[in-house]
Amino acid sequence: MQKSLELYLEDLRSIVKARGLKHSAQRELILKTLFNASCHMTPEEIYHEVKKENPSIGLATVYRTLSFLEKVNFVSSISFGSNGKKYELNRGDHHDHMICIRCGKIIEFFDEELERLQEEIARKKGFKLSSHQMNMYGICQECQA
Amino acid sequence: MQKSLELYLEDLRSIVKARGLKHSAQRELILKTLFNASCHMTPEEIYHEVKKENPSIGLATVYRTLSFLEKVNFVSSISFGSNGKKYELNRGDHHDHMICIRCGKIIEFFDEELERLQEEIARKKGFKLSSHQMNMYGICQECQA
DNA sequence: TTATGTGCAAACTCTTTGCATTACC
DNA sequence: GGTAATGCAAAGAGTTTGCACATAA
Repeated sequence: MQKSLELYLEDLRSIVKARGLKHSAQRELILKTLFNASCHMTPEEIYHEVKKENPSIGLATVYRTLSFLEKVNFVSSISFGSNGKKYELNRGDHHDHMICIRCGKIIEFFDEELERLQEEIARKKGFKLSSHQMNMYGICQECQA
Repeated sequence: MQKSLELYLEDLRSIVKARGLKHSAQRELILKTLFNASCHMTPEEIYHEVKKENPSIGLATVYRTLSFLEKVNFVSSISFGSNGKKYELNRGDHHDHMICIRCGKIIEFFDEELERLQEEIARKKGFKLSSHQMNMYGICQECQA
Protein backbone atom coordinates (compact mmCIF):
# COMPACT_ATOMS: atom_id res chain seq x y z
CA MET A 1 0.00 0.00 0.00
CA GLN A 2 1.38 3.37 -1.08
CA LYS A 3 1.39 6.33 1.23
CA SER A 4 -1.19 8.88 0.09
CA LEU A 5 -0.62 12.55 -0.62
CA GLU A 6 -2.80 13.39 2.36
CA LEU A 7 -0.50 11.45 4.63
CA TYR A 8 2.55 13.24 3.27
CA LEU A 9 0.90 16.57 3.84
CA GLU A 10 -0.11 15.63 7.37
CA ASP A 11 3.42 14.51 8.18
CA LEU A 12 4.83 17.70 6.71
CA ARG A 13 2.44 19.79 8.82
CA SER A 14 3.49 18.00 12.00
CA ILE A 15 7.14 18.57 11.25
CA VAL A 16 6.54 22.20 10.41
CA LYS A 17 4.55 22.72 13.60
CA ALA A 18 7.05 20.83 15.73
CA ARG A 19 9.80 23.14 14.54
CA GLY A 20 7.83 26.27 15.22
CA LEU A 21 7.66 27.06 11.53
CA LYS A 22 4.68 28.26 9.59
CA HIS A 23 2.36 26.65 7.14
CA SER A 24 2.90 27.61 3.53
CA ALA A 25 0.89 26.81 0.44
CA GLN A 26 4.01 26.87 -1.74
CA ARG A 27 5.74 24.22 0.30
CA GLU A 28 2.75 21.93 0.04
CA LEU A 29 2.38 22.56 -3.66
CA ILE A 30 5.99 21.55 -4.24
CA LEU A 31 5.52 18.42 -2.17
CA LYS A 32 2.38 17.61 -4.17
CA THR A 33 4.26 18.09 -7.43
CA LEU A 34 6.92 15.66 -6.32
CA PHE A 35 4.23 13.26 -5.21
CA ASN A 36 2.64 13.31 -8.65
CA ALA A 37 5.95 13.05 -10.46
CA SER A 38 6.68 9.76 -12.11
CA CYS A 39 10.37 10.47 -12.43
CA HIS A 40 13.21 12.46 -10.92
CA MET A 41 12.92 16.21 -11.45
CA THR A 42 15.37 19.08 -11.59
CA PRO A 43 14.60 22.21 -9.55
CA GLU A 44 13.87 23.96 -12.85
CA GLU A 45 11.37 21.30 -13.90
CA ILE A 46 9.65 21.48 -10.54
CA TYR A 47 9.53 25.23 -10.85
CA HIS A 48 7.82 25.10 -14.24
CA GLU A 49 5.36 22.49 -13.05
CA VAL A 50 4.48 24.40 -9.90
CA LYS A 51 4.09 27.62 -11.86
CA LYS A 52 1.07 26.13 -13.64
CA GLU A 53 -0.85 26.15 -10.39
CA ASN A 54 0.74 29.22 -8.85
CA PRO A 55 2.24 31.49 -11.51
CA SER A 56 3.74 33.90 -9.00
CA ILE A 57 6.02 31.38 -7.30
CA GLY A 58 9.75 32.10 -7.40
CA LEU A 59 12.58 29.76 -8.28
CA ALA A 60 14.30 30.63 -5.00
CA THR A 61 11.32 29.25 -3.12
CA VAL A 62 11.69 25.98 -4.98
CA TYR A 63 15.35 25.76 -3.99
CA ARG A 64 14.65 26.71 -0.40
CA THR A 65 11.83 24.22 -0.15
CA LEU A 66 13.85 21.41 -1.69
CA SER A 67 16.65 22.02 0.80
CA PHE A 68 14.15 21.92 3.60
CA LEU A 69 12.42 18.79 2.34
CA GLU A 70 15.75 17.07 1.94
CA LYS A 71 16.81 18.07 5.44
CA VAL A 72 13.68 16.58 6.96
CA ASN A 73 14.11 13.53 4.81
CA PHE A 74 11.05 13.94 2.59
CA VAL A 75 13.04 13.96 -0.62
CA SER A 76 16.35 12.65 -1.93
CA SER A 77 18.59 14.03 -4.60
CA ILE A 78 20.93 12.54 -7.13
CA SER A 79 23.90 14.60 -8.24
CA PHE A 80 24.88 14.98 -11.85
CA GLY A 81 28.24 16.61 -11.38
CA SER A 82 28.21 20.16 -12.70
CA ASN A 83 24.78 19.57 -14.21
CA GLY A 84 23.05 19.94 -10.89
CA LYS A 85 20.73 17.64 -9.02
CA LYS A 86 17.50 15.79 -9.52
CA TYR A 87 14.97 15.26 -6.78
CA GLU A 88 12.48 12.58 -5.92
CA LEU A 89 10.01 12.02 -3.11
CA ASN A 90 11.05 9.49 -0.50
CA ARG A 91 8.32 6.93 -0.77
CA GLY A 92 9.65 4.77 2.05
CA ASP A 93 10.89 2.21 -0.40
CA HIS A 94 14.59 2.81 -0.56
CA HIS A 95 16.13 1.98 -3.91
CA ASP A 96 19.23 2.56 -5.97
CA HIS A 97 19.69 3.79 -9.52
CA MET A 98 20.89 2.70 -12.90
CA ILE A 99 21.48 5.69 -15.10
CA CYS A 100 21.64 5.35 -18.87
CA ILE A 101 24.58 7.34 -20.17
CA ARG A 102 22.98 7.56 -23.60
CA CYS A 103 19.41 8.69 -22.97
CA GLY A 104 19.65 9.81 -19.33
CA LYS A 105 16.87 7.50 -18.20
CA ILE A 106 16.95 6.48 -14.56
CA ILE A 107 15.97 2.96 -13.64
CA GLU A 108 15.24 2.30 -10.00
CA PHE A 109 15.96 -0.98 -8.36
CA PHE A 110 16.09 -2.53 -4.95
CA ASP A 111 18.19 -5.47 -3.95
CA GLU A 112 18.02 -6.87 -0.48
CA GLU A 113 21.40 -8.51 -0.61
CA LEU A 114 23.00 -5.27 -1.70
CA GLU A 115 21.49 -3.47 1.27
CA ARG A 116 22.69 -6.14 3.67
CA LEU A 117 26.16 -6.08 2.18
CA GLN A 118 26.43 -2.31 2.54
CA GLU A 119 25.56 -2.42 6.21
CA GLU A 120 28.15 -5.08 6.71
CA ILE A 121 30.90 -3.19 4.90
CA ALA A 122 30.20 -0.05 6.92
CA ARG A 123 30.21 -1.95 10.17
CA LYS A 124 33.58 -3.48 9.40
CA LYS A 125 35.12 -0.01 9.00
CA GLY A 126 33.50 1.38 12.12
CA PHE A 127 31.49 3.70 9.93
CA LYS A 128 28.05 4.78 11.16
CA LEU A 129 25.98 4.62 8.01
CA SER A 130 23.26 7.19 7.59
CA SER A 131 22.48 6.78 3.92
CA HIS A 132 23.98 5.56 0.74
CA GLN A 133 23.66 6.06 -2.93
CA MET A 134 24.56 3.51 -5.49
CA ASN A 135 24.59 4.68 -9.05
CA MET A 136 25.30 2.29 -11.87
CA TYR A 137 26.11 3.91 -15.18
CA GLY A 138 25.72 2.12 -18.47
CA ILE A 139 23.44 1.65 -21.43
CA CYS A 140 19.83 0.65 -21.00
CA GLN A 141 18.13 -2.13 -22.90
CA GLU A 142 16.40 0.18 -25.40
CA CYS A 143 19.52 2.15 -26.23
CA GLN A 144 21.44 -1.03 -26.90
CA ALA A 145 19.08 -1.85 -29.76
CA MET B 1 53.11 -3.52 -7.28
CA GLN B 2 51.95 0.02 -7.93
CA LYS B 3 52.10 1.53 -11.37
CA SER B 4 54.83 4.17 -11.49
CA LEU B 5 54.50 7.76 -12.59
CA GLU B 6 56.72 6.99 -15.58
CA LEU B 7 54.29 4.35 -16.74
CA TYR B 8 51.37 6.73 -16.45
CA LEU B 9 53.23 9.32 -18.47
CA GLU B 10 54.16 6.78 -21.12
CA ASP B 11 50.57 5.62 -21.41
CA LEU B 12 49.38 9.19 -21.64
CA ARG B 13 51.88 9.92 -24.40
CA SER B 14 50.72 6.92 -26.43
CA ILE B 15 47.12 7.98 -26.14
CA VAL B 16 47.96 11.54 -27.08
CA LYS B 17 49.96 10.39 -30.06
CA ALA B 18 47.34 7.86 -31.16
CA ARG B 19 44.75 10.62 -31.25
CA GLY B 20 46.91 12.96 -33.26
CA LEU B 21 47.13 15.36 -30.35
CA LYS B 22 50.17 17.18 -29.10
CA HIS B 23 52.37 16.77 -26.11
CA SER B 24 51.91 19.34 -23.38
CA ALA B 25 53.86 19.95 -20.22
CA GLN B 26 50.75 21.19 -18.42
CA ARG B 27 48.87 17.98 -19.03
CA GLU B 28 51.72 15.92 -17.64
CA LEU B 29 52.12 18.19 -14.66
CA ILE B 30 48.46 17.77 -13.78
CA LEU B 31 48.74 14.03 -14.13
CA LYS B 32 51.81 14.07 -11.90
CA THR B 33 49.97 16.12 -9.30
CA LEU B 34 47.16 13.59 -9.22
CA PHE B 35 49.70 10.81 -9.01
CA ASN B 36 51.29 12.38 -5.95
CA ALA B 37 47.98 13.21 -4.32
CA SER B 38 47.06 11.11 -1.34
CA CYS B 39 43.42 12.10 -1.49
CA HIS B 40 40.71 13.30 -3.83
CA MET B 41 41.23 16.83 -5.09
CA THR B 42 38.96 19.56 -6.39
CA PRO B 43 39.93 21.33 -9.63
CA GLU B 44 40.76 24.36 -7.52
CA GLU B 45 43.11 22.37 -5.28
CA ILE B 46 44.82 20.86 -8.27
CA TYR B 47 45.17 24.32 -9.77
CA HIS B 48 46.89 25.69 -6.68
CA GLU B 49 49.18 22.70 -6.42
CA VAL B 50 50.16 22.86 -10.08
CA LYS B 51 50.74 26.59 -9.85
CA LYS B 52 53.66 25.96 -7.49
CA GLU B 53 55.57 24.35 -10.30
CA ASN B 54 54.19 26.41 -13.15
CA PRO B 55 52.83 29.76 -11.92
CA SER B 56 51.48 30.76 -15.28
CA ILE B 57 49.05 27.88 -15.69
CA GLY B 58 45.38 28.77 -16.03
CA LEU B 59 42.41 27.27 -14.26
CA ALA B 60 40.74 26.58 -17.60
CA THR B 61 43.62 24.32 -18.53
CA VAL B 62 43.04 22.34 -15.36
CA TYR B 63 39.38 21.88 -16.23
CA ARG B 64 40.13 20.99 -19.84
CA THR B 65 42.79 18.52 -18.81
CA LEU B 66 40.60 16.88 -16.19
CA SER B 67 37.85 16.40 -18.76
CA PHE B 68 40.33 14.86 -21.12
CA LEU B 69 41.85 12.60 -18.48
CA GLU B 70 38.44 11.46 -17.41
CA LYS B 71 37.41 10.75 -20.99
CA VAL B 72 40.45 8.56 -21.56
CA ASN B 73 39.83 6.91 -18.23
CA PHE B 74 42.91 8.14 -16.40
CA VAL B 75 40.94 9.77 -13.62
CA SER B 76 37.55 9.42 -11.94
CA SER B 77 35.41 12.02 -10.28
CA ILE B 78 32.99 12.02 -7.39
CA SER B 79 30.15 14.52 -7.41
CA PHE B 80 29.24 16.60 -4.40
CA GLY B 81 25.98 18.05 -5.62
CA SER B 82 26.26 21.76 -6.17
CA ASN B 83 29.65 21.76 -4.49
CA GLY B 84 31.38 20.44 -7.56
CA LYS B 85 33.52 17.39 -8.10
CA LYS B 86 36.64 15.81 -6.72
CA TYR B 87 39.12 13.91 -8.85
CA GLU B 88 41.43 11.00 -8.27
CA LEU B 89 43.84 9.07 -10.44
CA ASN B 90 42.63 5.66 -11.59
CA ARG B 91 45.20 3.35 -10.09
CA GLY B 92 43.72 0.22 -11.59
CA ASP B 93 42.27 -0.80 -8.29
CA HIS B 94 38.60 0.04 -8.51
CA HIS B 95 37.04 0.97 -5.21
CA ASP B 96 34.02 2.65 -3.73
CA HIS B 97 33.68 5.40 -1.17
CA MET B 98 32.47 6.10 2.31
CA ILE B 99 32.08 9.81 2.86
CA CYS B 100 31.95 11.27 6.34
CA ILE B 101 29.16 13.83 6.50
CA ARG B 102 30.81 15.52 9.46
CA CYS B 103 34.45 16.00 8.44
CA GLY B 104 34.22 15.30 4.70
CA LYS B 105 36.82 12.56 4.83
CA ILE B 106 36.64 9.97 2.09
CA ILE B 107 37.40 6.36 2.95
CA GLU B 108 38.03 4.03 0.05
CA PHE B 109 37.08 0.41 0.10
CA PHE B 110 36.79 -2.52 -2.20
CA ASP B 111 34.51 -5.46 -1.74
CA GLU B 112 34.54 -8.32 -4.16
CA GLU B 113 31.07 -9.51 -3.34
CA LEU B 114 29.69 -6.04 -3.92
CA GLU B 115 31.26 -5.93 -7.37
CA ARG B 116 29.88 -9.32 -8.27
CA LEU B 117 26.43 -8.37 -7.02
CA GLN B 118 26.38 -5.22 -9.10
CA GLU B 119 27.18 -7.08 -12.28
CA GLU B 120 24.42 -9.50 -11.52
CA ILE B 121 21.82 -6.81 -10.84
CA ALA B 122 22.68 -5.02 -14.09
CA ARG B 123 22.50 -8.22 -16.08
CA LYS B 124 19.05 -9.00 -14.71
CA LYS B 125 17.73 -5.67 -16.00
CA GLY B 126 19.39 -6.00 -19.40
CA PHE B 127 21.57 -3.06 -18.51
CA LYS B 128 25.04 -2.88 -20.04
CA LEU B 129 27.16 -1.67 -17.15
CA SER B 130 30.05 0.63 -17.94
CA SER B 131 30.86 1.95 -14.50
CA HIS B 132 29.34 2.45 -11.14
CA GLN B 133 29.74 4.58 -8.13
CA MET B 134 28.74 3.58 -4.68
CA ASN B 135 28.83 6.28 -2.08
CA MET B 136 28.03 5.54 1.50
CA TYR B 137 27.36 8.56 3.68
CA GLY B 138 27.68 8.50 7.42
CA ILE B 139 29.95 9.33 10.30
CA CYS B 140 33.49 8.02 10.44
CA GLN B 141 35.05 6.38 13.44
CA GLU B 142 36.98 9.45 14.60
CA CYS B 143 33.98 11.76 14.35
CA GLN B 144 31.89 9.39 16.41
CA ALA B 145 34.24 9.85 19.35
C1' DT C 1 2.32 41.75 16.53
C1' DT C 2 6.14 39.12 15.50
C1' DA C 3 8.77 35.87 13.19
C1' DT C 4 8.70 32.96 9.14
C1' DG C 5 8.04 32.52 4.20
C1' DT C 6 8.07 34.65 -0.31
C1' DG C 7 9.42 36.89 -4.71
C1' DC C 8 12.63 39.41 -6.89
C1' DA C 9 17.08 40.60 -8.26
C1' DA C 10 21.72 40.56 -7.41
C1' DA C 11 25.52 37.90 -5.97
C1' DC C 12 28.21 33.70 -5.89
C1' DT C 13 30.41 29.40 -7.24
C1' DC C 14 31.77 26.21 -10.40
C1' DT C 15 32.55 25.36 -15.13
C1' DT C 16 32.79 26.28 -20.08
C1' DT C 17 33.87 28.98 -24.15
C1' DG C 18 35.84 32.52 -27.51
C1' DC C 19 39.87 34.34 -28.94
C1' DA C 20 44.48 35.73 -29.59
C1' DT C 21 48.86 33.67 -28.74
C1' DT C 22 52.12 29.94 -27.91
C1' DA C 23 54.09 25.50 -28.54
C1' DC C 24 54.45 21.18 -30.66
C1' DC C 25 55.14 18.19 -34.75
C1' DG D 1 53.32 26.06 -41.51
C1' DG D 2 49.47 24.09 -39.62
C1' DT D 3 46.95 22.53 -35.81
C1' DA D 4 46.43 21.57 -30.93
C1' DA D 5 46.99 23.60 -26.36
C1' DT D 6 47.19 27.52 -23.45
C1' DG D 7 45.98 31.66 -20.66
C1' DC D 8 42.94 35.08 -20.06
C1' DA D 9 38.64 37.12 -19.55
C1' DA D 10 33.96 36.86 -20.35
C1' DA D 11 29.94 34.15 -20.46
C1' DG D 12 26.92 30.38 -18.65
C1' DA D 13 24.56 27.39 -15.62
C1' DG D 14 22.95 26.29 -11.23
C1' DT D 15 22.29 27.87 -6.69
C1' DT D 16 22.22 31.05 -2.73
C1' DT D 17 21.37 35.37 -0.37
C1' DG D 18 19.75 40.17 0.99
C1' DC D 19 15.89 42.69 1.38
C1' DA D 20 11.29 44.52 1.41
C1' DC D 21 6.82 42.79 1.57
C1' DA D 22 3.22 39.26 2.56
C1' DT D 23 1.38 35.96 5.54
C1' DA D 24 0.59 32.59 9.21
C1' DA D 25 0.31 32.08 14.24
